[in-house]
Amino acid sequence: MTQSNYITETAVTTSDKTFLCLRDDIVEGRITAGSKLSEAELAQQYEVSRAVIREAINRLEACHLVERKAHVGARVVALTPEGLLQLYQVRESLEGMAARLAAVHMTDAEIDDLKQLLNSYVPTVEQASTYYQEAGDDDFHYRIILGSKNNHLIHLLLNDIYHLIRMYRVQLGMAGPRVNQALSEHINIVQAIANRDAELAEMLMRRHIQYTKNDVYENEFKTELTSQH
Amino acid sequence: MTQSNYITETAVTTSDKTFLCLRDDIVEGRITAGSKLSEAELAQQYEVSRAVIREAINRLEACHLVERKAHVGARVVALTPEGLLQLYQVRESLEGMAARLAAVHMTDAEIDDLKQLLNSYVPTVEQASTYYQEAGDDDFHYRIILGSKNNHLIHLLLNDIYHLIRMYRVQLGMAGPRVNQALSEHINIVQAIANRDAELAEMLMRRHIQYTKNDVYENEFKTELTSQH
DNA sequence: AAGTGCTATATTGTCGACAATAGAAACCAT
DNA sequence: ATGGTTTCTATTGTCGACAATATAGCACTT
Repeated sequence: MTQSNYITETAVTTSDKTFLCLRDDIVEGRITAGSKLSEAELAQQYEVSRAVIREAINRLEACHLVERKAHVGARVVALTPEGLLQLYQVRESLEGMAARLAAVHMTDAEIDDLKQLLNSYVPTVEQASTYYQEAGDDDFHYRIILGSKNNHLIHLLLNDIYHLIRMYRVQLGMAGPRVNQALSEHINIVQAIANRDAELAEMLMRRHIQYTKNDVYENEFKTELTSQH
Repeated sequence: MTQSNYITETAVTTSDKTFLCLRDDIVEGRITAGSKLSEAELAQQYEVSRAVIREAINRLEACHLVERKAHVGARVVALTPEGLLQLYQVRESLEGMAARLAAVHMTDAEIDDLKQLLNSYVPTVEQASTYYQEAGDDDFHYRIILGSKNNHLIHLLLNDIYHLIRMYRVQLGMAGPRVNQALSEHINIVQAIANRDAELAEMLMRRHIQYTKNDVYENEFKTELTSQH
């Protein structure tokens, strides 16, 4: 249950496929974070021409997964505590706005659907906590984002930022113990949206993401951070 | 006094130059909004190979100025009231966060600099209203954005979103009569940052952008909007 | 005349070769 | 030995040609 359920990433050209392939390899860590991407090497590895690889790398750069320097080459971005913090700040800002707009623009049917989805998790959240942590959480956030009906917002979050977040999550193996908490926060957000309370929906979403961020940091970066500052 | 003062867009390769050229031509309207971009045509027009044009178009797509469809081609984005509204929503969200972070991360020296800059406009704002409307306003927002010290935020705003906003501004000739008002709002925002009041800084910035949006709409889209809704 | 299938063409996608550049290695001078 | 300079090499940037595809126009059928 990934993004492709919502954003139909139909790969028609070989550049498309190569891009998706490379992106997954980077996000999943099969290509090490911070490592250099050699065009020639990748070309024979993926069995395509260099032009295809270049096009794919360009798109990877557009979604902030690699960085290029002229005449030098492309490197996979490095994962740093600072970068993750900044990413969550952007996410808090954008998803907060998404929740605000969703409270205005989601249809009653869409809201009911989402309510039903969350309710279906309530009895099973203890057993299926891992599932809710990953797919269920994503599902919830996707629906809010799409519910904003704001194309710029949707594009920024689902294309430019989402995969970076996923990369952090996969490679740092972040799976916090706040599944129950998260679910109840989700329920409260949806309730605010159902009440058409845009202000509250934004506030709750921002807090929800702040909690997630804090949780991530306590689990993963406590030592690094305290030693740094 | 454009972006290039802050983000050093040093064009080393011909792709870079072509990209910057094309971008300006689109933003300034020399290439009509919504029109198709023929690779062959542009290639001989800019006197470069098609590969260079393709690379440039890819980058234009990354900053949301053109849209591509496989085997069909690229079109310059269309300017719509809805699109502008959505753009301002994203901007409000991100620049609000930028102001919040700037209140935490800007140095005292940077804040003093900014204060001084604004003060220098106070006596001349009536005569030089046009200047403040364009360059001065940009200058202010740039400094806040950079003051956030959040690379993701900076990149999103200054690379992905800014040029689209500029395109709307240039082609719709938006120049509201709220120069005095804007300047005093700017001063208040900087004061909140100087007081290290992140909460207030964000709130004031968001309101400031909301006012600007409303102003734009009253001046440009009043008839279109009222007829639509 | 309207709709359908086919063909032609123009456009984009892909490829391999060549040019230009940055970084490494070797060389020289002090 | 060290600093600077030069050469060399590996990598990226650019190019023109070819392949694949979508669209428009034509022919054909009903």
